[in-house]
Amino acid sequence: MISRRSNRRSTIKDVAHAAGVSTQTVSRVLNDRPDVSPDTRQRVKDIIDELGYQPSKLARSLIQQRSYTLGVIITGLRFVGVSLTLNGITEAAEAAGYSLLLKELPRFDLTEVGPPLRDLFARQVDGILYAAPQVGDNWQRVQAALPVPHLPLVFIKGEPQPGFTTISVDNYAGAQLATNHLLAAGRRHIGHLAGPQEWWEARQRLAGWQDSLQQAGKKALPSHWVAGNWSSASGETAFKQLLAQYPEMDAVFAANDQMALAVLNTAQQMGLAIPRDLAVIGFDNLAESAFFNPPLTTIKQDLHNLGWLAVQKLLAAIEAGTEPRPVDAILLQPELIQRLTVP
Amino acid sequence: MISRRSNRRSTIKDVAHAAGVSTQTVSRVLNDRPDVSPDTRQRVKDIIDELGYQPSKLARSLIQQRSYTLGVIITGLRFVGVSLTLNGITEAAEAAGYSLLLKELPRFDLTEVGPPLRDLFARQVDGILYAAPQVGDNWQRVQAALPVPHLPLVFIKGEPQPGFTTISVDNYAGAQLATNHLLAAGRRHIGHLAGPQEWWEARQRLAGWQDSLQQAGKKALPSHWVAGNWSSASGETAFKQLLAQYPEMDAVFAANDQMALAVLNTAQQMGLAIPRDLAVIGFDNLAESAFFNPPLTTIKQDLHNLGWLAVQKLLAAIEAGTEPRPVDAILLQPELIQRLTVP
DNA sequence: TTGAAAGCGCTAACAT
DNA sequence: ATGTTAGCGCTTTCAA
Repeated sequence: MISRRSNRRSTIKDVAHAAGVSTQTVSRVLNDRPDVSPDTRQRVKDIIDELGYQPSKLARSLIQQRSYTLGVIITGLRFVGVSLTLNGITEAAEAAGYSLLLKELPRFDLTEVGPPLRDLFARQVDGILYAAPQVGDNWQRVQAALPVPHLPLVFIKGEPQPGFTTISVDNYAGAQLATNHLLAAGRRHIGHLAGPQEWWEARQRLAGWQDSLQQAGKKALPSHWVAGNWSSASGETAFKQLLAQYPEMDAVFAANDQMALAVLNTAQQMGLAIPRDLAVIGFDNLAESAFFNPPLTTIKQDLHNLGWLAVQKLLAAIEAGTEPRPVDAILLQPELIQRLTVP
Repeated sequence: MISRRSNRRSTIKDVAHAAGVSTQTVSRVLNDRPDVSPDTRQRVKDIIDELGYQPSKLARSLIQQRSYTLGVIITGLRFVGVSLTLNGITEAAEAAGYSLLLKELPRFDLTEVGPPLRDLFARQVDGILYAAPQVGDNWQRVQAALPVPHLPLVFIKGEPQPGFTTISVDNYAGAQLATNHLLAAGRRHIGHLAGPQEWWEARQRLAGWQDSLQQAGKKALPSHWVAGNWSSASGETAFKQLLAQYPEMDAVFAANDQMALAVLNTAQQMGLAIPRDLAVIGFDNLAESAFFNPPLTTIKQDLHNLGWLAVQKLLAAIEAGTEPRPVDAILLQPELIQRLTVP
């Protein structure tokens, strides 16, 4: 009897030899081609099971010049939002029969995008999802570093780019949703706890807040907003500074839920009642935000769907091959979730 | 002049031809072999730059039977803890020059572990990190489904397995830390909001709570604990039930911070003062827990380090080759973080 | 110091 | 219905 599952992995030759056929015939069985006689097919299949044979996708990728692998470049996995997007990506890729090669950049502001990009290319991924948010000019650098001009690539979370599909949440509209809601609740002094301004998303949210105020005939002075770095810890510091330079403030729009959490905590510690003295609204709608104290009113963005859609778009670009590639600029609409931090 | 960066990716042959040498010589340059004359080397390097040539790692992996790729099987990316571990994994793998092939299982209780495992094997990963926690008999199924008996594999977050390296946080010790702290604070009726009991981790935490109580001469009755599913939403339901069946309860040890957050929220909504009427302690130490209201006392586990260490162990197993493989059962010690939910 | 030949594991194109 | 030949892009082995 043939030793089932030896230490060396078995190859198509082993199977062919054991079945007394050519490797070509084994290949035909593997790929479910019609032109194999029923009993040969069965005999080959039996041998395959017996040997525990798994065809090498490496070899197949090499000859077909198609790896059924997508590269994902991401950063900030320790933040919840990012992993939600990744979750949507894995789900969609899996469903389409693609595997994922994952690269996490060590820092948000990393300008050295060349190495991870080249490594993905060297491993012959069929396409790339650039899910590291647009910070500074990093997206331009990516485009400059592309080893082949028309490698299928989708950018996630940033502004439209000529020649590439981009997909983002409409941060500007979300910020307007938030600000208008505060305005409608009768608040007159609405401050903004912004994200780091090198981030496109953070700048969009700031702009939405500013424009909403201006459209309501109110001023959005530089002293009415302070930037944090998305973390709760930075939110605490920034909020204290904001309150100091804008004492009449009666509402805060925080650029994410983590910073909003810090506002809740810090304000209450200072004796401010929420929402009576200070209304608060966040951005993200984390699963936990409904359990904050009080439950947080926020802007919901569907990050999971963002990742899922990005994969669909990338696959479409891959299928298109050398045809003029479909380019798109998708903007997902966020949604207001009303809870108790706004009266 | 040679067209820099054409649409087709250039190969070693293109370089060889353009440089007027054999592919062998190009290969030697690529691998920094000494036996190439300085000016040949320079000429080849120039051509490589000019063509934007990137050697195919697919082809190299095929011939070397070594892909410098690790497979990662994970689940529950939408929970914070998991992505922290993944963060540690990407960091360590990147530093060691390995790439990561990521598979997320659709459900925790998935019994069908064969397909993802086989796919990783088919892509010739050098080793596998099984980071989907031990639920039911899933780890046994993994071992049974291994296509090759001695594929290097490290299990993350579960109990020691003969023949494999495992690495986990000491959940039992952590639960004792929590319970003893509550006991030391003078609480006499300590309930437990447990995790789902199919999870090894959840059972360990339950056992630690039980044993601590018994060692203190107290009873841990079945009515003194209720299981949730790790989410805040489940925590709310479970806490209400727990309070109903254990009304004299004056302290809760929650199996994770998300459920602890729900306890904070629900209890205060019911008019209970924390920690006066009810002391609360969590497990995880999320970055946000310090900003809960009140700030949460909890047991800190270093999930990032867990992932990082798992990679080191896996690489050691890979390096060992056919030598008797080093097997280890690592248990990381958690730590008590004192904040305000325990007096 | 360089090159020619062989082959990693598979499939495409052509035979028969 | 099956086999033969060639080749994907690279490295190994051997020869010069």
